[in-house]
Amino acid sequence: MDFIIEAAVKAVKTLYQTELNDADVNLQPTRKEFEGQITIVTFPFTRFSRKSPEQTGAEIGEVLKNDVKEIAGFNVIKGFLNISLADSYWVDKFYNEILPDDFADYKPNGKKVMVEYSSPNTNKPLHLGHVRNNLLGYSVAEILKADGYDVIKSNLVNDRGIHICKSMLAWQKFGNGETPESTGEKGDHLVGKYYVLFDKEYKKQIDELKSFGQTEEEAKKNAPIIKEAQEMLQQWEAGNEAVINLWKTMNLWVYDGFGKTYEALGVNFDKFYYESETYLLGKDIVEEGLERGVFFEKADGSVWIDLTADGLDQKLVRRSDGTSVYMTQDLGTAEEKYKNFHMDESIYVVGNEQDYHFKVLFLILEKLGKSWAKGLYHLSYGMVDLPSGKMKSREGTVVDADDLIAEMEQTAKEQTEALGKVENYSEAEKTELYHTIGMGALKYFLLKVDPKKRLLFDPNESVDFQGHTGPFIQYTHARIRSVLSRAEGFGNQKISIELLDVVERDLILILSQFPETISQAASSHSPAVIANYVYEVAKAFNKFYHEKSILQAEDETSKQFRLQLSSATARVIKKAMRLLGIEVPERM
RNA sequence: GCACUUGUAGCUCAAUUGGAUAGAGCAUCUGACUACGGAUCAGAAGGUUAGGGGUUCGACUCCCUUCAAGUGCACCA
Repeated sequence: MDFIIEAAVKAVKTLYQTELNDADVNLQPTRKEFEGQITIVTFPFTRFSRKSPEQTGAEIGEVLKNDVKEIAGFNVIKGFLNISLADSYWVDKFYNEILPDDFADYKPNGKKVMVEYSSPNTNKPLHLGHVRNNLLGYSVAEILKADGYDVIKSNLVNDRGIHICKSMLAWQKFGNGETPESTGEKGDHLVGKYYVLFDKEYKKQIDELKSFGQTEEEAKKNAPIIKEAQEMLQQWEAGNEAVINLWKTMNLWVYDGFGKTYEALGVNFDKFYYESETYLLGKDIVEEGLERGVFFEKADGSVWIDLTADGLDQKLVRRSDGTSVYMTQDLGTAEEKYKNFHMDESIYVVGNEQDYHFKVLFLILEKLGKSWAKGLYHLSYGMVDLPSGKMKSREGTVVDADDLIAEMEQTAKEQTEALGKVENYSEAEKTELYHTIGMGALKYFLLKVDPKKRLLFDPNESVDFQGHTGPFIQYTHARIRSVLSRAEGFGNQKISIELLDVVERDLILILSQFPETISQAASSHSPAVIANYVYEVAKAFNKFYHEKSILQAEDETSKQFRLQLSSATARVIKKAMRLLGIEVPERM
């Protein structure tokens, strides 16, 4: 639409002798109830024209109509200049841009971006909160890729610390040598079971100590089992062979389990970082900060940064005993990542409870003069709530990721069978289809919502398959493919079409917005933009489909054109859904 | 207490980043091809955009304030 902006700038110049920037021209799609496809808001121009918005709009419209051959007409309503582009413009656009295979393919922009997501703890299985994180991270990575970035997906695994020792210790005490092989249990679930067991025992001991007169605080510190866990952590840090071996074994169980969940979710990673390898990083940065005077040392030897001038607090970066804290690690890891990949941007997909942490982290790196600090971005998302309240993995009130996936597949199966659509499917095809539909429903449900908003998930009200849902869009695709497969053969060759029906033009119009939608989703880091867009595409197609016959079109020309239009629509749907990590079936 | 985030139809979400009469889906009610696939389409009803003030041609959007919900304010990660 650049040519309209250009023409508008020119028109204002000739009419009112005022030089505008392209950005001063406010273009927006015309509302459905009015004639036209593109609208210019004329209010900003009235101070140059010194005329009413209506008059200004009419004058500019007149000039545009004469100057730009694609403009077929215009009308002005309350200061909004609605422009109608000629059908020939839309037909050309369709054949020149939308129908070719490379539609919405961005050229590489030469920039590199890292998307870090998932970041699980190795002491328990993944739950619904992780699912949101994984789907978001994967989708944002795909969107950036589509926008022309070179993308590195990374996963920083939290594989060390006291919480890991808890499951290890509980397994040692109560496990009787159980393994995933001996129990048939998924590795991450087995380990998670012992994490819960630890907590149970810990609580028991606390209650016991309290009954002997200790305060809650004392009891929490003095419970034998927590002391043992702390000892185990020290042994781990000292490199005690037995502890390390146990740690390695149990982590392998967990990774095996995670691998299966990741596969079911359809997410993947290019680079794994492990906290056991990065937790000592950042010490150099502390020294560097001290030298540069960015950090300061207190009398007890602890090192801090003072961010009060920026409206934040003082933040500790090294303990008085010389050891690192979480922030130190993250400073070091950020630098390590940059050294590894020299990316222009780095996105952290982490829940919004860490907003403050990342604000501080980025600010410190900026103050340290890291050139790459301005490319850091915290993609913060709201937590997933259950009707009963917050999920607590220690208390077992979680929606487990694997259970959820299985339930979605089951629901997809029931729905599909009830509709009687799979008579001639093989078992393998059925399994695949149910997975595709179930995951489509789940992913769409989670991704259509703006990431920063909290999400309420009611497990009893299973995810819908009708209306604004993944399966609705999948169904639209399958139906198009079905029609196309009945058609005898048609190509991409241009057919001369003079007039478009409204539903056809509306469909072309919305398809044409795909590239800019990708850019918008990329710059706002929001899969929801894509999700809402592809829904509009599906709706526009369904409307077209109901009003116009494709295979029984009035004449051969219309038939060919509609087949091409349907084919282009199917490709946009497929591509857009792919950006959300959702597959679309050929039939369902 | 301080800071950050959120608040839109009964429910779940939109609103082109300051633009027109705030739009969809679910649920409710009414309709629609001899099925190019009805997981569809058309329509009805449903709103003081949490409340109040301000800024301007124009506010769900920006500012102030009150209220509600959530999160964060460790020499934990």
